Amino acid sequence: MLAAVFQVRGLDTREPTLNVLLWQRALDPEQGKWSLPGGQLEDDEDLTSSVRRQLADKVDLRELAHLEQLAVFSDPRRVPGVRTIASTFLGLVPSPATPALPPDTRWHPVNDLPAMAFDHAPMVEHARNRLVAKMSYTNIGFALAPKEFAISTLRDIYSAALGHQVDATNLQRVLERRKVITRTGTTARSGRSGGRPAALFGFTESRYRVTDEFAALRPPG
Amino acid sequence: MLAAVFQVRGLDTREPTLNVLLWQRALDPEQGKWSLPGGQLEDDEDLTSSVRRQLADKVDLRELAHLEQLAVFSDPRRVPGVRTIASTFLGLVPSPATPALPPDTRWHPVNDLPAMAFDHAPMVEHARNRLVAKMSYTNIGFALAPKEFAISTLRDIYSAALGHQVDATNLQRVLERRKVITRTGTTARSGRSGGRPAALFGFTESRYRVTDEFAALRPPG
DNA sequence: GCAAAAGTGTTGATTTTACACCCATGC
DNA sequence: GCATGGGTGTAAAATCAACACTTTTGC
Repeated sequence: MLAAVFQVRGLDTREPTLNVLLWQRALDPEQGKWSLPGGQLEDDEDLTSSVRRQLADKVDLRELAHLEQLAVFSDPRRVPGVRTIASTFLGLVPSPATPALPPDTRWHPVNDLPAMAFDHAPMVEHARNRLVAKMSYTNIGFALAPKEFAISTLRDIYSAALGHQVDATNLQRVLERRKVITRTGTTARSGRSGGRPAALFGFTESRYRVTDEFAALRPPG
Repeated sequence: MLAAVFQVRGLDTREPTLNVLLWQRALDPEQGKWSLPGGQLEDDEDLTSSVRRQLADKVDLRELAHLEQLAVFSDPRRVPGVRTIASTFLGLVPSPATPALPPDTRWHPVNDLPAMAFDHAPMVEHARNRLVAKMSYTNIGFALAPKEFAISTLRDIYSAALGHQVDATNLQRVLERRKVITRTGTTARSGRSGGRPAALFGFTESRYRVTDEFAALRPPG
């Protein structure tokens, strides 16, 4: 089991970026290269519990707001030595959280990955593609965003996750029409350089849900 | 490994139906109940090759036009006895094919399943949901349809797969705009009760492709 | 007042459903 | 001719991107 855990980092900078949690191998094979965190399945747990346990134990990460299965990588020669099958997962950590990490573990921007061990690079790519697709037709963004946020913050999160610019105006309208986000009634204070205070929003639900099921071919009526 | 293999059957009747290929257990546990076909992974094959091999060997099925991974079912108590993990697949067989099947193997309508063994019922459900979702935004229908077909036939296939009525007029327009189907130039003969002969179409590509990537939040430009 | 940031209004394009109407064939 | 099924036209609704304009704040 291996998990690609994503977080949008640098929301307070000019360039918020989608990052993935990686771990540097101390030993051969592939010493020095970067791996996805993971480990072996025990006899008395299912895959999801196992991934949560591994992430808590090995990289001290407990703030996962979303975790889902991706694909199984099963090429007989994907790693040297004994035949190993990897079941991969997508995990998401909300943005304000800054979990403490062990020294060999680090966040890396997904658009600038270091040398990756084995077949872990395509795994990250697969996870990113899944995330991008689901940002469009589900409420999965709840797992990357704070509890309360201004639309401009949400725009930064969506931009980083999707990898392209998103218009704040239209983002707000799309998500409000779909009832994905709700106005909380409170407003943020404006920054030191002025500007109108932003209304704050929250995700309506904090459980994964498909919001826009049919791109076409809807049922009649 | 287990595969939910679907085919639309009964296209020449009033009620074309989506069916799944099941196999009746001869021995305990769960004797007499119906199972998804599958088997064990060998050391020198990956999961996809293994599923194709099992289906060819055990139920003599070679006409799979599409095969993709679904989810891994890993509850430690999902089957009695030694702990077993099931990696599930979605397979699709095009409609005119009528593969010969062993005597303990049969097609069953997905809306009227018999008593299912173990956790195989939710597996079929998961596969069906995946199929329905992908019918909307990909060209996956190619794997259920004949090489050449009239729009009304395609409507029957889509209706059966999706589980609701589909308007032939609009189906044609949506799929033509997306360049999923192409007119072949030939026409069918009209039936014994008359009626205008139908123009025939074929799928433009016979490889899986996403045709409508963004429900919203498209990149700018 | 002025700059900065947030929020609203509006327009046009695209996509999609629903349904009325026309076309080609067998008997 | 007329029933039957195929095909086209069209209008109304929904969705969405783009961008100009207005509002509210700090200094």
